[in-house]
Amino acid sequence: MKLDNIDKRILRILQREGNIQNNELAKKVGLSPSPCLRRIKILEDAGFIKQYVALLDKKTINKQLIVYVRIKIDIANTSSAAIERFIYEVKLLSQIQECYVMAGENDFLLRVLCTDLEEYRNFQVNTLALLPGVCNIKTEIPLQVVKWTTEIDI
Amino acid sequence: MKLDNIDKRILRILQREGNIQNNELAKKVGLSPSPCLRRIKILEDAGFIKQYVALLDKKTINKQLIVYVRIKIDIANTSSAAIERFIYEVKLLSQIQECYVMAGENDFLLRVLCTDLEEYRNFQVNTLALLPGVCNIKTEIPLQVVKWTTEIDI
DNA sequence: GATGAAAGCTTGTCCTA
DNA sequence: TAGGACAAGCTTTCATC
Repeated sequence: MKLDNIDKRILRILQREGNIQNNELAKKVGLSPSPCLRRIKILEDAGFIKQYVALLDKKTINKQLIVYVRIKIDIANTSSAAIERFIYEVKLLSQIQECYVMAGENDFLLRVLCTDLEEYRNFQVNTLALLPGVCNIKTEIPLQVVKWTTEIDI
Repeated sequence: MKLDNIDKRILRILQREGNIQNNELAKKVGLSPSPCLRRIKILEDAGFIKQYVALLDKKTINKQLIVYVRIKIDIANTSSAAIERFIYEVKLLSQIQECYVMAGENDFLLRVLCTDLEEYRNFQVNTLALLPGVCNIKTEIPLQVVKWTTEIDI
């Protein structure tokens, strides 16, 4: 499916203002409400728009600490079932926002959100370290968030 | 400000369904529409809710390649003005979704989104490498996204 | 926190280019 | 094939209890 310029403008606006009213969006892209809504539905059905979410403020919620965690798996001694279980657990843990299988090495990269270092330390010792197959954990901590956006350039 | 259980349920739902109707949300948390809407406004005004966004599908948009880029800055030969300019440019570049100042080393961590490796290669050579102060670029590429969410545990 | 009413939005149908 | 007009049915939203 090919996106025309109006579709692209709709997607750009919705990426910034997911709760904009159809009325107002229509005005912004120069359509009347009906065809605008029709386009939105098509974009949703075609899978371009995956989800609408509210983004919360980490500071206000008091989950300020981002930790990037690199977990090495002991491949030699870990069954694929254990890795499946690792993945299953990761998906359940609410502190873990992101998890990637990295190229090149036998490891996972996690983005973890915590209140403070003490909370993270507990999480690492009592939870992460106990996941199946884990043989090494390295952490990296951002001091400052220069940029953060969910927007994708269309 | 202290959140009660209803506030927390509202925030949890909005993090998954940012476009839910107030009517329906009110039903889910066991309130009538007016006090529910009042709470949402309070949560927005108090800064708990930062933004509503539509999340697009990377694959459908054809920006499938995530690259984590570690950029080392030549601190000895880079003025603070140059670093300011680096940060300014990073904010403008739409391929860069995230940028952090990392603890411990003189470097930045970037999350970059591209169509494919060729596009990334061009971006690195023609854009990233030319930013002020850059003296070293290392890339890491996720093979698989195991988990990705914007949700914060409340 | 609930109710009820006014204003405004959404959304479907049908018509036009 | 795509946009516009219109109208019915909802939602939102606010004052009042």
